[in-house]
Amino acid sequence: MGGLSIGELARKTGVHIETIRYFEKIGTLGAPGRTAGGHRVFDDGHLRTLKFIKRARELGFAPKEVRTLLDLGGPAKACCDEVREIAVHHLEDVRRKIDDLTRLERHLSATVEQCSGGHVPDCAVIDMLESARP
Amino acid sequence: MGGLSIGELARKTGVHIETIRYFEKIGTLGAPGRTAGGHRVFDDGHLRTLKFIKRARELGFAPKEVRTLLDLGGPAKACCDEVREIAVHHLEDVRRKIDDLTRLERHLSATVEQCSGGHVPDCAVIDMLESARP
DNA sequence: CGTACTTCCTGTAGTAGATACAGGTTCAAG
DNA sequence: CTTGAACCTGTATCTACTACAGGAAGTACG
Repeated sequence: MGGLSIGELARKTGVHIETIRYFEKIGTLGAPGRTAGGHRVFDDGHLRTLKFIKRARELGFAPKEVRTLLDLGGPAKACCDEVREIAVHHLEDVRRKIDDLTRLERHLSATVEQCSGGHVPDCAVIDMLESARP
Repeated sequence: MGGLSIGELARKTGVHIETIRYFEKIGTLGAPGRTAGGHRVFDDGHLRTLKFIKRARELGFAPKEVRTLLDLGGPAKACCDEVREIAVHHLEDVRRKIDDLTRLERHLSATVEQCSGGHVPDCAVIDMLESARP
């Protein structure tokens, strides 16, 4: 049924062809089937895994964490404990990042507003970056 | 007066010695003076610039953006307009990231809580990552 | 002044995580 | 059965660092 060429997989996931081959090479994505002529044939499992990888990366999981998650979620479902540890660790990271970014957002938007006033005292953005940490 | 060795500069900024030399090589940080024997001697300007770079990177500005900011904030102060553009662009990025991370935070904390319940239906974290985007 | 010890020098190589390209093969449509 | 798109492997390039080797410079102490 749904055999996918690498190009189709790339289009469906938004992941570059070269990156898909790279993921295969380093073992992040399992080796697909092949046609008689050697072209890769992916199945729905590959599609799901690749979407998983992409999503996890977008959400800020490090490549190594993604690989671990894939291993843990894989056939040998040792699962929960280790997965939970990674997730908790990542959750702490995420909270820290949200805090930092929220501070930055306030700072940046205030600064940009000043800048747009038009009179340009010097450059609020540069000043902001030069000043000590909040 | 306050001439700094590369080691002192590294200690004061928390930037690795090798990274400082790297920044010099690629032009991000201006070339410092030298002793008769060839050791680098940095001044307060270098210290300020390096702190600026570090802070901007911590705040999520991309290396290229940092270089541009340095150029714009530098001797030729074309400044504001372009700086503002970068800052606004970055602000949009930051807001998007905050949104994404907030969603993730909710999702992740709910998931982890479920997981710690003990009964382990399958693995909530993995399920979460496999599900479609929120 | 000499010796010992730390710090610094250059240059090269390695790392992760992709991304790009060269040169050739396979597939699919007309 | 030809032609053009898509795909193949393998190697090279990229960014942003980090690490190391082998040697020279700086400094503190007696």
